[in-house]
Amino acid sequence: MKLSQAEWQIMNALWDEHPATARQIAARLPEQVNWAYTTIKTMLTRLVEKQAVRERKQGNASLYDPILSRRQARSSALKSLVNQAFDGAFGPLMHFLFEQQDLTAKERTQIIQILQEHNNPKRNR
Amino acid sequence: MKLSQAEWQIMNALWDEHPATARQIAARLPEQVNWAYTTIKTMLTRLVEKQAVRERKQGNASLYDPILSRRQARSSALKSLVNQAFDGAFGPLMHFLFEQQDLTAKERTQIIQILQEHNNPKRNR
DNA sequence: TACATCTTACTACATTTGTAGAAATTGTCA
DNA sequence: TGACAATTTCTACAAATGTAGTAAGATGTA
Repeated sequence: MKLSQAEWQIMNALWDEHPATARQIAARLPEQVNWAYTTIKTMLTRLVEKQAVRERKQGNASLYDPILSRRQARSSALKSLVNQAFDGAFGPLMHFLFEQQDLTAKERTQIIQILQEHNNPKRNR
Repeated sequence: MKLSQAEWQIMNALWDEHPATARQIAARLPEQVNWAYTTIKTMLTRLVEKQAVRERKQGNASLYDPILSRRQARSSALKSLVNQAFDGAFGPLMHFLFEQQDLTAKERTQIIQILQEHNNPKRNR
């Protein structure tokens, strides 16, 4: 399942807490995203058509739940990036991450830290 | 600079070796990509307009060179993925990479290996 | 009950993307 | 020099995407 940028915004809001009404989703979008309410509804309708989201009527209004999980969406976005831009393998992606000159120090630290977390168990066992 | 999927195909072929003619690029595209020659030309024209590629006439034909570097393109694609899908931080991306259940053993090994490469210098110094 | 609201359902429209054909131009070889 | 072949230029067009307006139905409320 491929989500567009705008769809990611909606899904991110929905994953954070659901079910949610369109109104609630609107409230959770990042500041910069200043969509008309009907824009959000349009996106939701399209997501329902794509079966990324389930809609159920609650009185006159609708409640939405994700069908597509964040994990699934992340996984396919990542795979598609890797295929498109990193020769289809995670290796080149990892290399790239490490060679990145324009990572901030903070990002760098973050990464190293995670690596250690995930690396240490191996050595400690 | 944001490249579309099709544009990545062209750019990948061009980065591999340049300058290149449209014909050469065509020859380097992956098997599955079976575009008409004019499709490739259209993409190239658009990439020139976007200033991702430079075109120079060599007799009747054109030679193309990338202006946008692979590194730059990768960097912005990665950043945009991270923003869109990983809360804007590399940390969550790294975590995700490690928790991924559906990585193949090979991919897993690849990653660990890279990590070690980049981790060891720190300890060995 | 009659209005002010909210929500949905439909429609709209510009831009970007994927894909390519047709026509014009240029180079080439017999 | 004429016929072909290769290349470029233009034009086209459908699908996807971003963004939103309008009409009509449901609801709360004075």
